[in-house]
Order: sequence, then structure tokens, then C-alpha cells
Amino acid sequence: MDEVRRPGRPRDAATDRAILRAARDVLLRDGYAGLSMEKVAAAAGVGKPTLYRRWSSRVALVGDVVWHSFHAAVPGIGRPGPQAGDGATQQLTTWFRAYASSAGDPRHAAMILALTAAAAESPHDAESLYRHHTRPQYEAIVDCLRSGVESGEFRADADLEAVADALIGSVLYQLLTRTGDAAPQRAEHLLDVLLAGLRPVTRDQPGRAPRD
Amino acid sequence: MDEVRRPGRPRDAATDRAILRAARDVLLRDGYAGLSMEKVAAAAGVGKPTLYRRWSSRVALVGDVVWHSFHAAVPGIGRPGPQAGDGATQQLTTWFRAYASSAGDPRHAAMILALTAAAAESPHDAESLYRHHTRPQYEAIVDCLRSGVESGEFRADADLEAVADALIGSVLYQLLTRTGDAAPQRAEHLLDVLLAGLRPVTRDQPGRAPRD
DNA sequence: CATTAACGTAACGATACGGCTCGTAACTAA
DNA sequence: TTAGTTACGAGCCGTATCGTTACGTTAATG
Repeated sequence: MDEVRRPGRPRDAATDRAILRAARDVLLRDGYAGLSMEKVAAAAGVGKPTLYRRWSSRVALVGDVVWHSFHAAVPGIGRPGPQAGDGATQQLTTWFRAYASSAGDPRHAAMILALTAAAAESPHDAESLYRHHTRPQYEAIVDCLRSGVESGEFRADADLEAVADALIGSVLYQLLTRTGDAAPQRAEHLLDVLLAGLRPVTRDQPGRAPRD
Repeated sequence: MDEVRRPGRPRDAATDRAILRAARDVLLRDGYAGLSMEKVAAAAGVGKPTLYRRWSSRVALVGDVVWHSFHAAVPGIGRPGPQAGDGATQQLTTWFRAYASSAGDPRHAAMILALTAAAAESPHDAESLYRHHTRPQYEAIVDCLRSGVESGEFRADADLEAVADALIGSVLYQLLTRTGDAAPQRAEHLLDVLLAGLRPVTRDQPGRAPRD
């Protein structure tokens, strides 16, 4: 997979890093609305064409910033269970604790919010952002839940995607409403309720509430 | 509470309605990013100062549009349980079904996404938007859950705010990731898991998973 | 009629978008 | 060495939006 050397002056890898770093700083300080290409270019000490040579738009740049920040600081974010030997319950718990805790870090919170803002304000960008930055993680969670069903840890009739939505969505909602201070405890408590609800039914306890 | 008539030409109530309607249409067609004050003014057949006389900023206008759209079309959105005689389980079910179903309507989806975009892109606006447009509903849900705890329908040790986060957040995440097609079923299934997890523990079934 | 304020029109300065052109630097191929 | 190609920083361009202002008109008060 060696890079094919093309004629002409090669791009400076240090410039890539400087831009990403500057964009991350601006995102932290001013939020997604406050991130302009000109501000990023100035902060990175580069010209605007240098930005547009690499990223076709503001959304694309922000997407890459989020991507790099996540993979630099939260290595296992894409894989819920680092230890394959653990049960699904333990894997899910480990991952969700890490995820909720990372959302408590302002650096990651800003990244998640930026992705959210980009997706929410423009339906067109939302699809591509989801495909590239969120779906792999989402599918890994569902896979983890599915393995828990196969091992008998979880109810077979549970809607696993609904559970994944609730896990990710609850953190997202907390970030949006700035209730994030109590996040770590709340993550633990949400796991309590969801894991209890996922437990296979016994004879004494029917699977559904009587009302319907 | 009669309006005190002040001297001078009074504001035209029809103009208010025309602006709100135009802003709603633009929001539906072009999303939050595509909503500009000039576009709204043009669509409403009104000058820009007329907009700024009523709303101090774009965010304020969008906030009011969401407010009016919700209260016009989803009357009970602020009060989970229309029938006070119902149990908390039934109240919660009724409300969440209505909420998830309304999110399936593109008109409401656009409103929720607009609020989300505004909150996500600017931390400053997020706080005031939350206070005025989301918190009452959120607190009503928590109150409903709390009444369920008091009546013995739900576990006393459950984190009710975590449950509320999960309910609202799951819908939000589905909207953001355009997985909203399966929303009605998923809402039902999430209720299944959460209500099962909220059920008070019995002697046969310990409250927590063994692993910790 | 005098006062007051909302109205539409038409600007304003500031800022950001995405693109473009300069002159220069860096690298490859002949 | 030389020509060709591409990246680079600096900066300008046209369009667009922001929030604001000035101005003349219209509609209500007293």
C-alpha cells in the first residue's frame, strides 16, 4: 500500500496536522457555529486553498476532525468489547461507561455536538456523516447485543436497535441539554434499567406489562 | 390580561402568523441551515425589520416556530397523561407512542431537528432553548415516572431522569441518523425493555446483574 | 390635527462562503 | 540542468447572510 509518488510538490503532512489541530481548537472554543474556514486557516497559519485542496467543504473538514479526535483519544470506541472473552453484558457495560465518560470530557463533547449540529441542520450531509462516522460504532453495539442474545444473556425478543438508540441517544440528549454533569452516574443507572429489561423472562415474571 | 392599547400603529397579528408560517415552510423545505431571515421575510411578504421587531435573532424565531408548531398539532405534548386516572405505565406509554409517532411526521421531525441544530451548534443558545422549549416536557415525563414509583408500578431505586433521557434521546438519535422509518415499532419495543427494567424486583429475581 | 409606532423599501458594515490568481517552493522526469 | 507539475501563503473576488439603520408611508391614539 505504498503511496504512489506523483509529480510535483508533495503535500506537507505537517500541514494536515496543523489544520486538524486548529480546527479542533476552534471547535472547542467557538462551537460548530463559530467555526469558519477563514478562522481555521488563520489559526493554522495556512491559506484557504490549502484547506479546500484537502476538504471540499466545512462539513467535510469537521467530519474529519471528529474522526481523528475520537480515534486519537478513545481507541476502543469502535469496538465495544476489547476482551472477546467477556460476556455481552460486561462488554456493553465497559463500552457504555467509556462512552458516557468520554462525553463528560469537554473535548469529546464538542466533537459529538459538532457532528450532531452538522447532521441536524442539513439533511443532505446527515446521511454521509452517519455512514462514515457513526454507523460502524452503532453496528458494533448491535452486534454485541446480538451475541448476548445468542449466549442467552438477553431476551431473544428484545429490539436490539431500540436499545442501541436509547444508549447513544441518552448521552446525546444529555449533551444537548447541558445536563451532562451527572453523566457518569446516570450512565450506570441507565445500564441498570436496560440490563434488567433485557434479562430473559422467568415463569414468575411475564415478559410484558399487563396494560396494552 | 387584556392587552393595553398603546399609542401608535398596532402590530398586525396576521403578519405574525404569516411570518411563522413562512418560517415553518422554509424549515421544512431547506432545513435549519437553509433558513435565512431574508428568505423568511420574502416568503412572508414582509420586510426584514418587521422580523427583527418581533424576534431578536434567527435562533429566537426558530424557537418560536417550533413552539407554535408543536402546540398547534400535538396538543398534549407537554402533559404525558391526558387522563389523570390512568396509571403511570399507561400514561407513559400513551405519551411516548404519540411522541415517537409525531417524529415520524416530517413536519415535526423538521422542528425537532431544527431545535437540535440550534442547540448543538451554539452552547450559548442551547441553554435558553432548553429552558423554554424542552425542559417543561422533560419534567412532566420525570413527574409521570415518579408517580409510577410512588404507586409501586416502578422500582423505587430507578434513575428516572436516565429513563427520560433514553426515551427522548432514542427518538432524537433516530431522527439524526435517518433511521426513522421503523420508528413506531421501535418505540413500542423500547417501551417493552424499559418498562420491564422498571418493574419492581421480586424475590426470585435479584435487582442487578451478577457482573459488576 | 399632532403624536406615536408599525409598515415596506432600501440601503449599511461586517462576516463567511467557495473559488481564483499571483509569485514562490518543492519535487519528478528528461 | 532544465522543464513540467503540484503545493504553498497571501490575498482578492462575487455572492450571500447577518443584524442594523434611515426614510417615507400608513394606521392607530389623543
